[in-house]
Amino acid sequence: MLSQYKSEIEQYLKSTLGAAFADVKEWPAIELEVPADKNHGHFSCNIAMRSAKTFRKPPVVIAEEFRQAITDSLSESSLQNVIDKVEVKNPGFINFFLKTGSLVTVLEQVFEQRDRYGSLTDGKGRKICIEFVSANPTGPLSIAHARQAAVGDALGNILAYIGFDVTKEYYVNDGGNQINILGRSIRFRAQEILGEDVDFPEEGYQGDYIRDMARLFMEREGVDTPEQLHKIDEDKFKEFGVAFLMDMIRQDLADFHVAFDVWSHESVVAGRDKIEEMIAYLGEKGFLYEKDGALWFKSTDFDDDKDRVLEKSDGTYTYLTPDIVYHKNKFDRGFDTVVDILGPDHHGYIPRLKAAAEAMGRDRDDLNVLIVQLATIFRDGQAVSMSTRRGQYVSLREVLDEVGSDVARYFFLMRHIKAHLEFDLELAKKESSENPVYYIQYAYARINSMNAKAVEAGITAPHNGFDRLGADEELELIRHLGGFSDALQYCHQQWDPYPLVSYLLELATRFHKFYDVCRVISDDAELSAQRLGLANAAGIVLANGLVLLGISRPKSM
RNA sequence: GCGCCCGUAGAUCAAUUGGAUAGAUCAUCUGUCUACGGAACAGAAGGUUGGAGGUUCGAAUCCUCCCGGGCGCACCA
Repeated sequence: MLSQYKSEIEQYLKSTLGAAFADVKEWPAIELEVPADKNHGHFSCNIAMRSAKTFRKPPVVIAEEFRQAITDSLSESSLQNVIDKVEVKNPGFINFFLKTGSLVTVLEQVFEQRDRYGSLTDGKGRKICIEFVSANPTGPLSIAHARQAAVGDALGNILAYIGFDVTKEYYVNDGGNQINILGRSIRFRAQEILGEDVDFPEEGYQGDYIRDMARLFMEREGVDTPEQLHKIDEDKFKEFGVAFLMDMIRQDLADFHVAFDVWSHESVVAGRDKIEEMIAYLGEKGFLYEKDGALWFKSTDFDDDKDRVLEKSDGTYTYLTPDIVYHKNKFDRGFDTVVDILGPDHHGYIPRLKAAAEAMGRDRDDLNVLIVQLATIFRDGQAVSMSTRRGQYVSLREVLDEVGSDVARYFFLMRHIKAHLEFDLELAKKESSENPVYYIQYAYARINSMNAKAVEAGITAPHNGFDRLGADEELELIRHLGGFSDALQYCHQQWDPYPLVSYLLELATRFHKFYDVCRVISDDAELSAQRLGLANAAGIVLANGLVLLGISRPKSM
């Protein structure tokens, strides 16, 4: 990892500049950044610009003085074998160039660590619960869920890779009013099928799947007449509906390669007894009061806009109530951080959840709610509007059937989670050959076929001593390989898997450029072997990244 | 009305969180294979970063005010 050199140089700068300019009492943060442009070196420092005020001189002049001090004492430092040169560029950047010999140690690390290359211990084993999808079992998963699924799964993988103890969790909302409506919807459709004249309820779920479910339900229950149907208990419809739809959801997620560690059910973790327990607890703490026959939570004590009703005047609970219990359940299970991934229509919900977290004695940052913006599906150039109630939407299943899991996952991850996503189904299908996911996978497949060729030619890639590499395309590729864990750290910092997607696309680009310019298998046996080694290192990093994103690694395409 | 998110090339999006000449892809135009996989590579063209002020060595990024879009503001879930 190049970040190793980065911190070494930062340390060196602090001590060297501190000694050379001893009269300066307070230094701004001395930090290096990785410049985008290779002409600006491997690391860049802006300390001269930030010191302009203290020194009362133009930044370039200061930078030059700093450069002098840095190079003067370099011979006494172990870094003299690492740093090739130090340059000053307008408006006052100090740029560091590494020796090629130091740069290629990245490749040695890749071969040492293999499928753990890039992994970190930053997380220190802290426990994170990341809850996502958690769609109500009232219909098939939509593409909004699909995007949340791709994000949650990939982010969970990344966090685990950098040292967190991650639990991926799905919360099954198998209680509440929407389940009553589901049961009623099935019953009404069954009545219709049996020829009864009924008015399908306005709030009922109108998707065609309800009709199919009604048919299946009657088949299983042996119902042929309206009389038989009327004898069936209301709860039977609900139980059947939830079980059927949860099976469907599990299957869709499995086919999307999204795996959950824990499935929590509202009926289990937030039953009446647990709710009463929680209400008693909040009551003792003085966070509750009664008004207009309802029981209120003083969420305004914790930064919410208004207080929230927990128990309605009719004695039933609001949606929030079991949710608070569920979050208490998560904290009680020992998670340091609880992450919820929600859609943008729920962002108004965040303050009351945070308030609840604080009320139960946690820090409000222990709960981290990520809002994943919606994806709009375009079909035939037209946006498809979405409404579960009207049964009008594109489902994850349809997308999977049309473009497959790899393309779907990539598309859902190809933007920042806070950016609205346009997903053109026709484009994803029709122009799949120009899809970026193929571009990345193609790089991987190329490396594989190259290895097959190398075996024929009797070339074996070394795992160290890459002294023949030096072309621009080679060095740029190596430099990028050295930044893999930086991309992962950035994902954590942003709570978004997107930076990894971006990293992999860039990696594929650099590999293709390298491949185009540097012929790997040639008459020069030594150079061939070393270039093959570089290609293999790129292959390992590509594979590591693709695994984290849940995208397959085809050996041929 | 209040709150959150967004506004960047013709289109879809980047920009290492305040850095160097604002970059990719698609579409348009032009090149590169007796070749390890052409699903590739190189190049041209395309911009007042919605607008106006401000902060500083330096702003697409931060602050204020406008303009335009999305979402949310229940004893619904």
